[in-house]
Amino acid sequence: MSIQGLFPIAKWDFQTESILAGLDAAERDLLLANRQDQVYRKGDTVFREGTFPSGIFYIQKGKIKKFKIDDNRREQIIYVANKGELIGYHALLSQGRHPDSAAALEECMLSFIPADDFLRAIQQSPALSQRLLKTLAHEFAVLANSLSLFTHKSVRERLALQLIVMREKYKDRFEPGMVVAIRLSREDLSNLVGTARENVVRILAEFKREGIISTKGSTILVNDVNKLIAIADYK
Amino acid sequence: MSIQGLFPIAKWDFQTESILAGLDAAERDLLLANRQDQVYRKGDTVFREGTFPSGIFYIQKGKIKKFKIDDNRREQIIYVANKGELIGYHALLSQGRHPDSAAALEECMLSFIPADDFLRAIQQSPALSQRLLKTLAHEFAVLANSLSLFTHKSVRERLALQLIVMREKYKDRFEPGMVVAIRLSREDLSNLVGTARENVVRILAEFKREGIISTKGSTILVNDVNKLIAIADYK
DNA sequence: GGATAAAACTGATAAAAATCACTTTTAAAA
DNA sequence: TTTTAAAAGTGATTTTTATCAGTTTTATCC
Repeated sequence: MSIQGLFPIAKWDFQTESILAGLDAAERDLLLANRQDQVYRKGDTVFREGTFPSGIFYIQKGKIKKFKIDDNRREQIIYVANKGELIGYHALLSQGRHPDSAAALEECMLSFIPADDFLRAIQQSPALSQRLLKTLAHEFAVLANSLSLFTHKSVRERLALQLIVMREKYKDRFEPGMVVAIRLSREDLSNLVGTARENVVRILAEFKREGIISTKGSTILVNDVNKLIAIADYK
Repeated sequence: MSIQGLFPIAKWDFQTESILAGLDAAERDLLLANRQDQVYRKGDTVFREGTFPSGIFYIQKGKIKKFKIDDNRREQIIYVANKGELIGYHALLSQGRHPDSAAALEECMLSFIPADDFLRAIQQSPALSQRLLKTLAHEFAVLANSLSLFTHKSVRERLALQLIVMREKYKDRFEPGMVVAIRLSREDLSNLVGTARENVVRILAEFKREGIISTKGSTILVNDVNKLIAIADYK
């Protein structure tokens, strides 16, 4: 999905489509037959990079960050998954370990789907494997895009861009021109932008002075998306 | 495949497996029935980001760079594909446009496979879609890893790392301790590392002084991979 | 083999980002 | 409600990277 439908190309295309949405009732039932619902509190780990998977997770409620931690214990957030998305399937598909870690950004409800059920569903449902192929190809486009952004955009531009993306993820109703509240720690935000926390704080202060955002406690309120778009899109 | 089998984890895992290698003869024939062989000279474009695909390409000979160009015409190389790999399938799978461009790094021989043949082969061969799912999941791991490297490693570290990766791609025989010749312009190398050409040149000069590499014309000869590994892996 | 255009290389300088050393504010617990 | 630990915020400084303005070397075409 493009942000506000204004930008048709991949640059602004950060949303992964829901895999389950494209399946019929029978296929969904096959996949979800033995699911186990689990509550995760803010900060709880879902799975850890380098471990072998025992199944996948369907996000019933909440937001999950997918991230990698380097040798100096610095975290890079790869993607923020939202309600309706599946996570943890890459490891099962590649027959290896989890390539990233996952943790709850807020209180979440996840359905655990055992590995056997998932793999059986792929075998028996061509629709599911088609859907997965489409999703994975799209994920490639999104990540390739991120890579290009990281090397060619400044921290200020990347922060503006991530605020636009997070605004989409944190709005649950659809009202044009609405002020969206982004509840994300400065630490998480800087790990998403790929810079030090201090830089994020400083640039947020600039955005505040420029009337683009305001804050209420540590929550960020986006007042003027168009200015963020202008900053992120600067050539 | 891990570099030299020494590093089992994703950090050193940059090689995409061959998709065709896992298929049986009948499945290969199905896919390659209407292929058209084409020669590409160094620098020739194979496909361009944002265009709709008419098929995919199998690399019979040579190396192809996959890259994105930003608004300021700066290029970021996402991946270097080698002999035996398929390229251009992401757009067909996601039913959209090419997420990146592709061009020949050296004289190449490519087999063009029409879209219909590829899509029909996926429909008819569960082995092919399994294989594709595995490859795409692995590509995700590789790209997620690159993203983390770009944000947390210095230019010097990234250059050392890419020289290790390119050394693997440019060696066609297997002799332990062999000096491998990397024929890659400084421009392409800097677009791979994600920095300015001048920085690459300067750091290459350092590596030369330290006896890690030598040059013959613009070709880079890697004399001491272990020192490169030590630099790239520095914590 | 010499002309010449392109690529490689070098040094100086400017700009951006990271790091350090704090103070202030916020939110959770007692 | 008060305490207090964690998170947010600020300023100064250092380090890294980008940019500019060239010279030298390499490779290709007559």
